[in-house]
Amino acid sequence: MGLMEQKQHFSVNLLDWYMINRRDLPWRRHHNPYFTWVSEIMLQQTRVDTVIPYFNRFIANFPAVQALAEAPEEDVLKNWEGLGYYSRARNLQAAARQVMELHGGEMPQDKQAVFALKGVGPYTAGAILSIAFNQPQPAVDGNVMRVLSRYFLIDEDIMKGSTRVLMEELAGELIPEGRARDFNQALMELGALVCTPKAPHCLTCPVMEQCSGRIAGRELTLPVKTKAKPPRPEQRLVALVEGRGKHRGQVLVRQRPATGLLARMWELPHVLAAPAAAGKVAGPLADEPAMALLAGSLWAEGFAARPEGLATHAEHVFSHIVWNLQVYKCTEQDQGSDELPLIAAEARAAYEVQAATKEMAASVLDAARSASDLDGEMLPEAAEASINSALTQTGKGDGLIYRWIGPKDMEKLAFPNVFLKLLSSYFAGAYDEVSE
DNA sequence: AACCCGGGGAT
DNA sequence: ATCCCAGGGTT
Repeated sequence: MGLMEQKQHFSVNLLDWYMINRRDLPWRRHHNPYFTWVSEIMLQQTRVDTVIPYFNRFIANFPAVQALAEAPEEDVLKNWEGLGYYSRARNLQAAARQVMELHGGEMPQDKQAVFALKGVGPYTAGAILSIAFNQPQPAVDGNVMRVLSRYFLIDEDIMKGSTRVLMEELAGELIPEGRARDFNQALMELGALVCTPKAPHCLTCPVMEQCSGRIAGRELTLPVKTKAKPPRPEQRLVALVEGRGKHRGQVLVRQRPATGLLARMWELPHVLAAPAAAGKVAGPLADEPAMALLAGSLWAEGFAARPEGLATHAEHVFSHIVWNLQVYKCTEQDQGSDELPLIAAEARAAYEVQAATKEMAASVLDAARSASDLDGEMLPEAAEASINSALTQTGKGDGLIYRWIGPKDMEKLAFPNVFLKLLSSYFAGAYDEVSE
């Protein structure tokens, strides 16, 4: 059996299988390029079952390109809340504005024009052109690479750019005349339902007879993929500041900067506890120095708050960082009162007198040495530099926007999931009692 | 080419 | 716990 026959067997049988087994998905009910586009962006790094409710709500709120282009960015982010990779949402809206200005509100059918849209790369461009317009363009993602690497027994590392190019050439050759729309979706459908990463269902696969990977017993060792680096851990101290006086019933939140991690998302104020020393993992910080550091950083941002005690722990996992969060319940203090607690006074001094920062660093370092796995071999200068960077990292000149919010305000502001859960728990009455 | 960017479901 | 996912942007 030659390669030509193997390719034909693949295309014919896969397409036949798809026409019987295709799932009924919301974005497959119409040939609407906007629906295809939105769904493909949402489906980047996110599973179908997760996307469906988000897609339906998004289309209900932004039914066409123009509605998306004209919406406040805040509303778009709120509709994306919980999906992750929030730059996808910002890029999608920026691209909607491109489509309005450059193409009169209609998705272009030219490959270069589609590729030029923000957030649209090689995969998404191919997906839009093939699914929306039935153009014979390959749409190669990790799923397609898994299927092709197994069926054709391709040992190339799929993390390499050159492999994606090779796969695109191959995928393009496999598209049956006039059937790009169904065939590309069939390829992805097979990867999602049959040719799965861990336990492929080879016995029910429509192309198993000529699958070189299965015949060679390699289905579990393909595709070849270099392992990603493990995420670096970060210990962070979070302030859950309970308002008093005119802020009674409210909590202090802030908006992140316009660029970088979680851009423009809202969050509870937090600060890096201590960067890990070289080759070390930053462990939890003892409560006393943690609360001093937190009070100090809040003071630097213009807020007088007294930490009351540890409320809870939380974890937030990114692809490259793990946030280990120590959440402290704090109480807003009246700035005019003589009853500013000692800890806030110390924090004030620390930030008004630069030299006092060293005391903070020393106390944090002492606590870290005794409470964690720091072994004392760390150079004092290096430790001090680390602590200083932690102290100056938050805010200070960044012009972060702070707000006091109640439960109703949660409806408008977009939070990463970890803060969404913490705030929901708080407003539901959790953390009413904390350890002093 | 290497790194940056979330979150959840499956195993 | 570990792995994976219907990737794209930036440097």
